[in-house]
Amino acid sequence: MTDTTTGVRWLSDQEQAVWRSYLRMQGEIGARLNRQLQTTSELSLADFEVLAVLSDSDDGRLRVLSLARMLKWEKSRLSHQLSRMERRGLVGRQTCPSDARGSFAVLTPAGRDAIAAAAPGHVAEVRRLLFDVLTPAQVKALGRTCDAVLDQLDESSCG
Amino acid sequence: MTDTTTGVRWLSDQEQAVWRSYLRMQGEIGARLNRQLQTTSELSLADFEVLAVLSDSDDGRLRVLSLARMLKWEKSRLSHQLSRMERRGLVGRQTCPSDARGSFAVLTPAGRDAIAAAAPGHVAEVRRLLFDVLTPAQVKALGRTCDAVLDQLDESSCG
DNA sequence: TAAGATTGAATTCTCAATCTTA
DNA sequence: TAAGATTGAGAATTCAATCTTA
Repeated sequence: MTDTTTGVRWLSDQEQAVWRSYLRMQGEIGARLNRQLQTTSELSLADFEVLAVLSDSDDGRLRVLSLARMLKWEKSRLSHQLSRMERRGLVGRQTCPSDARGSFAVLTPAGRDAIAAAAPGHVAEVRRLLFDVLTPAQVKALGRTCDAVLDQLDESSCG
Repeated sequence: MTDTTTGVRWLSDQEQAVWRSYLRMQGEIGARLNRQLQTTSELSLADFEVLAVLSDSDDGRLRVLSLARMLKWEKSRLSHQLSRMERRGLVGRQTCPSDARGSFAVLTPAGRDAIAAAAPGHVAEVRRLLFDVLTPAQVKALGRTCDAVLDQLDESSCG
């Protein structure tokens, strides 16, 4: 397990198999959800994620930075994404009155319509690909696994 | 759970939470592994995955199509990726003697060196982000979860 | 000087079209 | 006509640089 000359703890066969399965699964789920969304609506998975978080906020409005943190996206990625979505009329931008450096991303009526229209098909696909395949216990375990990984990530970045 | 007017089986709160955690985890793991690789070697995660699969094959050589299937990548993505890697001297291409339509992707000595040099740091990062955070039972469960999802994916496409 | 955010250039990924051989 | 693979155009993502206000 540990290479005595290099000091590297290589992955066991089982870990390697799990890692490869994870990489494939992860790539395929993303690709399928993107395709499903793009063929049945005008949204990408990235569009959908942004709209979903905004929809969940009280007034469909969120500071760009907190949106970025919720999505765990780099700020430049989000900024480009918002520009593209703004061009398509899905979101708007507002300057922040209390801090003129900041800005809000705002859901437009068209953005609300778009996610409402896309949501049923998207949810069905998420179910089909993931939740319908797993037992409740597996779902619970997956959630705990993801949260454990995310906690570790937070520690190692924000301290 | 089921919306009686639309017939959509929405996600439960728990499922929704799991799904969001999964999306964040998945995005962050990919981003971190990419950054780690690119700062300590000249490879991206995509480069690494291609080199890893080729390294595992008997003679460092694989038909492009089977490589695509193992990675679960679209063939055009792989083709572009191989072109870029070929330009950098990491892989070569050979025409297939038995079927002139096909071609092989071949690991070059430079490709072998590159993955050998990058592997220890990459493995350490995979461990740090994922395996060291999880119990053996969680790792096992994650593997079964990924495999269950992948089986379903195979059925719904090739089946 | 740092924080919040945007921009531009370079890279990567996807879709559709194409090319060659079976 | 289909299978294996490549190509080009357009869209998305990243990194570094920039801009504005705190």
